Amino acid sequence: MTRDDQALKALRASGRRITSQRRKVLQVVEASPRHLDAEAIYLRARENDPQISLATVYRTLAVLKEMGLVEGRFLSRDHPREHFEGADTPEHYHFTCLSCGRITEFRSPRVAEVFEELERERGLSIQHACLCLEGWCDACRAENQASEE
Amino acid sequence: MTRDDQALKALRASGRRITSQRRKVLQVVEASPRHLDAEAIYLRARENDPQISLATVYRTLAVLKEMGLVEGRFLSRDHPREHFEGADTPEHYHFTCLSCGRITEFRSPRVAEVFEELERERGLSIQHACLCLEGWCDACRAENQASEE
DNA sequence: TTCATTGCAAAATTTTTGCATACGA
DNA sequence: TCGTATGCAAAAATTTTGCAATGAA
Repeated sequence: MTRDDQALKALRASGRRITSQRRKVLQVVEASPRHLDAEAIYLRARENDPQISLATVYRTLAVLKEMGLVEGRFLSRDHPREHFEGADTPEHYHFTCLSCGRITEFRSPRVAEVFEELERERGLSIQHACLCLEGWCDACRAENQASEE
Repeated sequence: MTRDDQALKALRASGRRITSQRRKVLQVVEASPRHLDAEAIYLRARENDPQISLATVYRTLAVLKEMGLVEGRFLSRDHPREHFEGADTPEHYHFTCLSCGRITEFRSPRVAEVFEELERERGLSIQHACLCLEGWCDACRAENQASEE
């Protein structure tokens, strides 16, 4: 059973219906490239279904987010639009290169340590974390140095 | 010399002008409560200057952000509006309580360790970090447990 | 058949912009 | 005085909603 199937099953289980539009939005969100915003998802979904409307994409994303099947994130300060990705991937964080715009995902056990610290020392119960970094990636940094010489 | 004075000086140094509106926006951003969005800043600024316009607040925030005097952040997934705070405070991160909405700031040297790891292992040069956590604060968690019994 | 979901268009929200006027330096 | 910055109102950009029609179960 694929991830999509599980998600669709969850939809049914909550009394909702499986429509071709929802299938398509899910497909787009789980495919690469990831981190698309609502409009980009709409454009990609429309490649397969020219009839789908932007309103439906927004409504579908809201439903999927509410059910925890999709995660919305703000990835950098210059892009004030929510980006979406499947919620089935393991916890990870994002780095956006200010030069080439590429998004790098990473994981680090040290982040979990921060959470444990906060739970222990402040009694916080952490449900969701968003660690969004901005800077220059290896390639762009090398390039910038070269052009400065 | 206060923080405001330094900021105003920086404005002048960049060939910009110090206006009463800019003073007020700066004051509001640096005062508490922090983490206001553009409209909240507008409402507070208007208490002292009923003539100030929302457009000016947006334009001022853009200028201050561009100069690095103010930082904009998205603090939680349910509030897709940028929140602002003075850029003069030491690096810190945010936790938003999903129940009472209160924002808690915290610092942790472990976060810097994550950055060092990324710089060392992936060659990333990190310019800005946003760690936004969501969950329940100590008080709300206790309350929820009580009401579930 | 039933009622959740859709597409469309209109509305609501949030942010930006054009332009004449005001005002800082 | 000179040119930046402002206020206003209009526009742009983004997201939500009302409603009749569609289609999943």
